[in-house]
Amino acid sequence: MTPPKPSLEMLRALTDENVLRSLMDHPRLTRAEISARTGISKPTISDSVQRLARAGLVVDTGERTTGRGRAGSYYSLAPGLGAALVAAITPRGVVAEAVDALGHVHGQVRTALEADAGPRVAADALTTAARQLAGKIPGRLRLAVISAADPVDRETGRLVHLPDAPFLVGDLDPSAVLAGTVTGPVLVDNDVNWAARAEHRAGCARGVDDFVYLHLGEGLGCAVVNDGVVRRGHGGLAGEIAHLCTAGPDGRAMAFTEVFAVLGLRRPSSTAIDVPALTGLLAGRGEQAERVRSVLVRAIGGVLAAAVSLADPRMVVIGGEWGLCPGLIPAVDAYFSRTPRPVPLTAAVLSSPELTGARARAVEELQSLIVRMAAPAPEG
Amino acid sequence: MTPPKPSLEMLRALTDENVLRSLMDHPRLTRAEISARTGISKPTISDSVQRLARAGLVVDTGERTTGRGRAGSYYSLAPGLGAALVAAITPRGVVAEAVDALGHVHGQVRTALEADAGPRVAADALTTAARQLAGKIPGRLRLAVISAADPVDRETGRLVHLPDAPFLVGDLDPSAVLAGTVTGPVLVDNDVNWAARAEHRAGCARGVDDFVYLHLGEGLGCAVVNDGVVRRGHGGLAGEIAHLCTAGPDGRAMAFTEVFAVLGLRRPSSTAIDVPALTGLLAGRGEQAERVRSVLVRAIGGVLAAAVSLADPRMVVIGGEWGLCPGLIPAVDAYFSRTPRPVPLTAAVLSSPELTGARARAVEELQSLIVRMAAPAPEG
DNA sequence: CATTCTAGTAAGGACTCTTGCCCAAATACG
DNA sequence: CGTATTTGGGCAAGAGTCCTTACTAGAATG
Repeated sequence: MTPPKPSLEMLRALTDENVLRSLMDHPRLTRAEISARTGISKPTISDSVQRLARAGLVVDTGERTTGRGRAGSYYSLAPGLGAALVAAITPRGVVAEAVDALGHVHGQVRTALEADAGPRVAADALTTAARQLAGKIPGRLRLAVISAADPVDRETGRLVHLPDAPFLVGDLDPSAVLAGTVTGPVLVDNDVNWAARAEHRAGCARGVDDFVYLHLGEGLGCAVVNDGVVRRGHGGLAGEIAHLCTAGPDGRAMAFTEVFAVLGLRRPSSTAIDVPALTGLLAGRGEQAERVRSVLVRAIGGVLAAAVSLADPRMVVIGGEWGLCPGLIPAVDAYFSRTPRPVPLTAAVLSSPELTGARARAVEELQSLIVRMAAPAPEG
Repeated sequence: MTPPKPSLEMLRALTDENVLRSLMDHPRLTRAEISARTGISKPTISDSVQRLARAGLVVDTGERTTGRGRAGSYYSLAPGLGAALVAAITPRGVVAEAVDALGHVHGQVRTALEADAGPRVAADALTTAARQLAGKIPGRLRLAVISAADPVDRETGRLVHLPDAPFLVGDLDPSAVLAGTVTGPVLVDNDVNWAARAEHRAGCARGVDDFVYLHLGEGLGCAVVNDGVVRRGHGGLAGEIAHLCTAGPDGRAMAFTEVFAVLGLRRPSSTAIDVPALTGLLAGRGEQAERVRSVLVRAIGGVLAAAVSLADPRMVVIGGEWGLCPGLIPAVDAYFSRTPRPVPLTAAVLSSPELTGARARAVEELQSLIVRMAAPAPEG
């Protein structure tokens, strides 16, 4: 609506951004290389590098080009610009890393958690890991990107408990937990959403800007990617499909999660799905197994019908502990391809996609933070 | 990822854009007013106005300021910059307008169509209306924005027929139909999507960036607004909910459109809903009416459960011929507020929202087209 | 050692935006 | 009616950014 006000300062900031982004794509470059890469003239690049070096964002590495011609100085991003914390929290444990603006991982800490250890223990594991990582890197932890195996409130970043859905990690506020260790923003999202982003970047949905990722594990979730971005909805609860109305046994309409309750596939006195029992059934051969399979296929079909109706994806990606059980995807595909609006189904291909997705975002976020550091504060 | 290359030309283009946008918000302004409004200095504005006047985009109106001080010259957008065609096509008729870059409507043409007139007749009505409007405006019709009462293919802009869903207007390719009369792009979308955009701009969902608009009329449709934008999905068919799996009579799972077939509420030998019969039943008092109402409420509830699960809206807007029947929304609300994830329901408030929505988009698009005319072609 | 090739620098020019000042023109007021 | 006030507009000077061209420095090649 209102275009930005033109100013010479803006041009300079743009030049600096070009230089910084080049050095984020390539760890070390001479000024001539930056010039060639950006299309900006050599003198202008020299100016910018000088400015950025004075500001401490860029350093002369001391290395020189070899080969014909005069030796050029390699520049790179200053070490000490800091790193981002990436962490994935599940009821089984916490995995944490530190990544720098180049995308290099500087260390990984894995902490296993006992079953039903609870959110306090998870929080402690997270802070400990963050402190350890903070010691390993030259600068500070400037931001954190967290993947959690529970629904996440979009405003606050807290994990939330939805009725009749499992609360796997439990009541946790990563932003508060990390307040002392991480200086900047803490971004939190659902593991399924991160997984979908990872598959979109480099997995089976690469370049597909509209797809749906269905996660079938202890919890039931899905990510909706529309116009290339995971859509989280007002509260961040888009894709929480436990209560989606679908077809249960005998063609009765019921909530998705209900189907598992009726089939006796929930963990005792819990709303989480009994994955071992379910995989056992999916592998079984008896009449009973056959019946359960067909009920599940129809129930999943109902969920997919909803996803197709509301999101019109180009494809559906299926992941999760039991979603990848052999035979399940073909069975669902066979059923779904006979419905009025079939859509291709694919199996998720990445391992630990939630960490991959969160890591990519952490790098992006850290990079844009550094770019903003170069520009003087936009008035105040 | 790759920031734009800085250049002085870019600054100038930005200044010009500031000037043009100012004159799009306010029909006439002096250079001093533009300067004050944009925060750009007077000499710079004078330069830009001179440039734009030479290019024929801006003209001195000849009017002068009155009041204290020296009289200033009022400038405005040049007439003859052209207009955009806005049209809404339904099986009942075609409504077409021409709007200019200031949002002024330059004429309206309404053509009634006989029932089942078919797409050829609608196409003729559209071209005739476009030709008439083209004669009434100073410049050319530079683009068109079309609302159609059928699903629209996102790639081609053609109306498409989905299985078991009514095809109200019928096979029509607005882009081809208008090729002779409109010089620029032809944007086509579903009437429900345009209505949702209108309610988002200025209706009951103003400022709500995540909501779902449920249209209950002859056809069943819905629009999903996420992060402030209507999400159309890969093929433009997001929101086509005829086959969404929901609860029918006796709690049986079935497609949404099936429910109406079972209840005998479809028009004879058609997949369109019999709206008169339905409104009659909704107003009725007998036991039969009661039963139908409760079935409908549950069926709609199932659809809303899907929308809430997948899109997490802040609110649900209900519109359409029978969606606004007295008593329906409260009944659905009473049912839905007892489900695990209730969301506020509201009635749509705008009249002919599809035209309003399309008009707003036409103005935006025409404005950005004019802005692009000011900038020299980005290399070629 | 001369040649060739490349990185970096210096000078000059073109362009844009801003500040400050002055002028022109119209109203307000004595 | 004449003067003060107020506002739009134009001009000049200055600072800043980027680009082109030409030149220098330095390293490998022959």
